[in-house]
Amino acid sequence: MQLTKAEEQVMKYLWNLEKAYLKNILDEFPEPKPAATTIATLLKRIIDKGFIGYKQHGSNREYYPLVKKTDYFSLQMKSMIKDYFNNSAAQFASFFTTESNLSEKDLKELQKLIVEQIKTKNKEK
Amino acid sequence: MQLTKAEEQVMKYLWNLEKAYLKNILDEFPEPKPAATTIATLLKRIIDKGFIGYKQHGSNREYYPLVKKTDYFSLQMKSMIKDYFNNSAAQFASFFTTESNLSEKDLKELQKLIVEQIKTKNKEK
DNA sequence: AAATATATTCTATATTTGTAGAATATAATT
DNA sequence: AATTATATTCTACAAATATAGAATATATTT
Repeated sequence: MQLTKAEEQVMKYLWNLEKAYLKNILDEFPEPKPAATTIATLLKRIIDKGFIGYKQHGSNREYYPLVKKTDYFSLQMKSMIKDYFNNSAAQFASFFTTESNLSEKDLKELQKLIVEQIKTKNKEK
Repeated sequence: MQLTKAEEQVMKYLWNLEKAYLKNILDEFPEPKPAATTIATLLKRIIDKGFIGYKQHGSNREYYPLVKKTDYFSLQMKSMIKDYFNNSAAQFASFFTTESNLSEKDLKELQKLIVEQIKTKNKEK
């Protein structure tokens, strides 16, 4: 199941904090902060969706992500690549390199990474 | 302004069709198809948001996208890169190459594109 | 001309999402 | 022990979104 925008925002703060009590998450919000009960509601909904777990400490809970940020992001990417590039990662990559306005430095960095990736792939054989 | 999920689906069909009457879009939907009035409502909303234009033909309209698919996609990407990679396209690129499970063929293709991109950048100087 | 297919607008309802008050409970502080 | 800070759940409502019926209109086919 998908997270809504408001839920996603809470998730983002939690990913940064790694673990947090309600208060810690509330503190992350800029002014005007939402009501604490709003965050509580969102946390409950996210837990129901299986994205967050917690450890009970007295009456409070210490929340932590059950889904890694990169995994969540990866899913979103896959869904976008499916929708816009007909499931072809290569087609997406082409778009990305030509349209993303990466600097020459970025491009060279990326190139290096790719060379390493290819090497790794070859070792696997 | 952003499109909602339902609006986005209509947009996707229209991007594929390039231009279409309401009927053509309705035909794209798998069973069980939504009511024609549902599509009509969505089209009207998308027009209000400025993503679709049309040519009047008698009482009907021939719709066409005002925003290119790649432009829309590009915006979404930028927003995701901002959210998940702190606005660093390079950081994203790194993630992409290591986590996206591109095949060796894809990687080599991508590498070629990058080399060309770097060449282009150098010519600009 | 009547019937049919297509489309549009207006209006309306159900569902989902965003938000938070009230009531309640526990832990920490004074 | 009383107060305060923190948290949780239940409940509720407003806004946004998804969906489509009714009324209406035009174009096409019979």
